[in-house]
Amino acid sequence: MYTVKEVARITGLTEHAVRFYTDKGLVPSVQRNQNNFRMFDEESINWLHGIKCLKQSGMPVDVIKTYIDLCIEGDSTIPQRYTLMMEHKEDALAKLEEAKLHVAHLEEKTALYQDILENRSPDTTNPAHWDRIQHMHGDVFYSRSATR
Amino acid sequence: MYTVKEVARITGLTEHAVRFYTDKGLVPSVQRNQNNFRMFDEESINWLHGIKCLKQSGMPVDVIKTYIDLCIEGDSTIPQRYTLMMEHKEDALAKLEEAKLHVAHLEEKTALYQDILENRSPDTTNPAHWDRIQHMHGDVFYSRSATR
DNA sequence: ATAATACCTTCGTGTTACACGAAGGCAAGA
DNA sequence: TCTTGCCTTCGTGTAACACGAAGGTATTAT
Repeated sequence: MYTVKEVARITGLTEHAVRFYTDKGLVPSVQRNQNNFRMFDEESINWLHGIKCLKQSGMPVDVIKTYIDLCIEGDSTIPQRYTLMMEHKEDALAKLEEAKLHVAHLEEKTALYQDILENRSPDTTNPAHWDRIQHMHGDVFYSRSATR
Repeated sequence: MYTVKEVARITGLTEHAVRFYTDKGLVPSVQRNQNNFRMFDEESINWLHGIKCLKQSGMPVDVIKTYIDLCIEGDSTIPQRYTLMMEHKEDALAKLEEAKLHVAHLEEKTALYQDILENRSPDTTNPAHWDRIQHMHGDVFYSRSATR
């Protein structure tokens, strides 16, 4: 039997997180002793490892809760778990695309700043640069600051 | 001069977001009329477009606030803005890597579920499958549900 | 004149996943 | 006995709004 501090060390979670997951009902096998202390056995630790693993895939806690409840129900829920996991994968892919867009945006912004700093600001009369200029017009923070 | 509703339509932001940004001080040129209504001019709308653009790069609001304050200070702050943008780009790249990891995790999980559903669960005695099995052992939610 | 409408305002709460500190209980060692 | 070290619950703060409540104001219709 382990205390909060011990499972925190074992699982690599913080004590706060361990209490949080416990109170959310994500750790089915956790119990209390006479002093109302949370007591964890090996099974609890397995669950916590699993929770950590799912968190690493970006799954929100309430979905993890749903997933765990399905696990407890038994093998009959495997198709539902698969569906849930596929849906979550779609979410993750959408976020990945978003992150790519963010980086692409920032590549352009930083490139424009480099041009200014090295006195190589793009030639607005040269059509070869128009797509960068289009971007500038959409980006108030570049054109305003550079022209004022 | 535009009302909240109008700029919301023009910028594509929600009315809530417009009020939120205004109250956070992100829109320097916004003013109030006799009825204490927020009144926006073309310049306000430009700022809001710029805010939207920065949001699309995933920049948090307090950083946008810092950035705008630097813009108002003038061209002398261009190097600081560049630094800020570069730091934000590093954040965005870190998040991109994280998103890739999430997707990779989920590719494996969903693949394992497909194996179960099609009665093709990996052969635990074949060393060729050991890296998948290692992953299974790390994933309580797979091994527990599949073995119980 | 009055009532309906269409705006606007400022609260205040809920969301996610904890972090952090406060105030207090319990058991063991110096 | 007092300190140490563990635990408990409770309450606040974070980010970026969403949403609703309660109320003010201006225009329009009857």
